[in-house]
Amino acid sequence: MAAPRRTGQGRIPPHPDIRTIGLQQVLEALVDPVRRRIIGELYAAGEDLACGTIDLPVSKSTATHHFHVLREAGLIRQYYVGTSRMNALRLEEVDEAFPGLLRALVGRPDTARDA
Amino acid sequence: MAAPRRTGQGRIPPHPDIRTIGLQQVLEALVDPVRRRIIGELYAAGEDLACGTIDLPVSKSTATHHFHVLREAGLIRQYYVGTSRMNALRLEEVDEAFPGLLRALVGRPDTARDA
DNA sequence: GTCAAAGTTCGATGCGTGTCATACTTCGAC
DNA sequence: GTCGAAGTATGACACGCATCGAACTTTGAC
Repeated sequence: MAAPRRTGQGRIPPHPDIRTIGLQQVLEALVDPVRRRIIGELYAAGEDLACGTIDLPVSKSTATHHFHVLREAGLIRQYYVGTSRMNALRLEEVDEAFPGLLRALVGRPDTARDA
Repeated sequence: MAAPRRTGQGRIPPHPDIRTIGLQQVLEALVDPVRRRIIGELYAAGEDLACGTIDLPVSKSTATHHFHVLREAGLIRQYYVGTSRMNALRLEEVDEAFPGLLRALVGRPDTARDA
């Protein structure tokens, strides 16, 4: 049988149930500074952002990789608008599964001395 | 000139000022499950523990490596009692520099479903 | 239709780091 | 003194992962 067409909204990738995600996986996702920057920008923006509107110091293919890791870790939700892939922070869900984690990591100075 | 003797309490390694430690370094220390287990046991025990009293699924030399990483990240303080190296969680200091971080990571089920 | 924009997929590569075994050091007990 | 206990230091190794370029796909604009 032919492979599924995967066109239109069929391109939307699957999203895991956060309750099945382990702390280990979430931490591995958040330890990378590029990915933490993505989460930080989504958190600060307070709205969904297209991949291209978040400027990252890596190539496009690497950026795709990072968004993939964040989605697999249950931290973001992705959907298409035209050719743009939008990213939504799964804030409430993550906060329920791992209370206090995002707040402890996002929107802070890197060191206490920077405060 | 001769190398310093490094005997007695001179064996005590230097400890960094937590205010100079970056979130990146702390996260890299805490992303390893063995190291998170060490922190978790120290947190649960509520008292200083010798390296040997924390049973870890790795060799002694690997354990030494992990304690070293935790110390360099400002998360534990180490001192000698006889031949035993004691480990103290730098709880208040870490909590002041990175509020909520330890509580979000320690003493929790791995997934929300385990709760 | 054509074309460009926005991402994705696929390999390949290089560096980091967690792991171990071995040899060594320091201390306490005897 | 000798011996064992508790860690440390060093060197080697293997695996993972972040990175990139190039080719490809899908969509919207014209």
